[in-house]
Amino acid sequence: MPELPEVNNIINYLKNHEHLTTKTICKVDVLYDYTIEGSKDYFINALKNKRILDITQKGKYIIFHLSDDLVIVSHLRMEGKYFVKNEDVENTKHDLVIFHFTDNTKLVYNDTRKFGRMILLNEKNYLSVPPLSKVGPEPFENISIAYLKENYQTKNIALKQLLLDQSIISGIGNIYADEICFDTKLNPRTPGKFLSDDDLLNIVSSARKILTLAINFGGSTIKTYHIAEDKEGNYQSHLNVYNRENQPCKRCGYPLRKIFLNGRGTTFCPRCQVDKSLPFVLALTGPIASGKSSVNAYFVKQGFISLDLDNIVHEVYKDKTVQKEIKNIIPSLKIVEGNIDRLYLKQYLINHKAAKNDLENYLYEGLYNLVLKKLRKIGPGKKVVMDVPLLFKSHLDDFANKILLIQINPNIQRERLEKRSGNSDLYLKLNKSYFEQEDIKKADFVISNNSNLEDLYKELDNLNI
DNA sequence: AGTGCCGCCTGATGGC
DNA sequence: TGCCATCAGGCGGCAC
Repeated sequence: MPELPEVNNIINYLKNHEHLTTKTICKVDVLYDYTIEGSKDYFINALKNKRILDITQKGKYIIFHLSDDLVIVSHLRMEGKYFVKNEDVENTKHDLVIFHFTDNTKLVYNDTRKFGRMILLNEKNYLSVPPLSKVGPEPFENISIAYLKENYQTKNIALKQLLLDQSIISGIGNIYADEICFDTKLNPRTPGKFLSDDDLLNIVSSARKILTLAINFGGSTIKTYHIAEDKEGNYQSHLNVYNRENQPCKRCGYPLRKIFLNGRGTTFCPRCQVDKSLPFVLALTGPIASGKSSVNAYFVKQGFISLDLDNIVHEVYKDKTVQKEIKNIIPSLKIVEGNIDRLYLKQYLINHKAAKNDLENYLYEGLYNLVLKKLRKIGPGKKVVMDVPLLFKSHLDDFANKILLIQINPNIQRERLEKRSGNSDLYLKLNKSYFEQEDIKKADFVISNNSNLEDLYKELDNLNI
């Protein structure tokens, strides 16, 4: 839907190209009642013979200023559009409100999803009554650091959600919120209270910069937004993150991630957008018997806190809601003394591929949230090392500041497994998909652990992490 | 009070 | 091919 830059372009077009501010309304047709807030009859009758004097903007709202102190406050929501047409052009399917003018033209409000709303108010008080009374300053207005601190640093909710809150700063929607987070190198999940004063000032200057650029490029046309019927915006090709899931970050090359924050799709770079509520995280990954636990021990000696993923996985399985969900998928599963029969589960999943996929995704999600919770509890300023076999599949690389990948010669791996368990074939089969070749380039450091512990530690000394 | 989730609508897209 | 689920530039209201 239109955000501030798109609304700005629409208003410009209606004023300067369609010359709407020279026109007088003679009749209004309301074809979908819910579009009009308040009395539909009042809306229709009061607008007769009113002249459009000016069109202005507040955040994402369009304000038509009319003669006799009337104003129409209009919000396009997701799909609203205004077109000016000649009277002889027939209405189309989603034309909801038609303003007929005395010069044989009409302003058509078209809205496929019917979310848009408009209300007729008075020039004298329209800013002090809803909906505009609840709308905060645009990024371009004077915003004091005290105002930002009060509205961001006292909140435990995600930066992304704060940026979308129109009562704090208006005009920023889902596209530009993601772009601002990228530009300021802040993870959209960061709770407001972890943002520094500098972060807050950066957010405002970044918002000004990005929205100005977007205005100058005519806004972003992703699907349906058009300045006019045959005129698209051009900023979409300049977007750094929005609509670029899995594509390489333009700053560091790491594949961009898409998650959902409060029900809104959110795309960001997990490596160069820092979550300030979290400690520095070094993630270790590599195949079975590659020596991850030795490397883990090395970093614990260096003062890192070790996050034991095995334990956390057990915790996920012990969670009552998780168990309930698993039991929904597999009713025959037994839960003994609060513990899931994981051997039965494993065997069941070998024969039920679809269930395996669903369950894995569900468990990864649980693991992801629990790890986030644990890292938040440790908090910023600390250093954490975590050994994650399925780092990329579980998306736990979202939390990693640095990734250390350990490689091993397959023959030596087999030897070590034989010594450990006496059955290397089974383990190799079970752990086949720990990571893909293409994941190697996601790592910051790659080491080979084909020799002894002394050589391994020497190699780690040289990394200077 | 602060937060999370659902409903409002239609159409495009992708998986089976 | 169709059928079904999911997703989309937003926001208000409701329940805890």
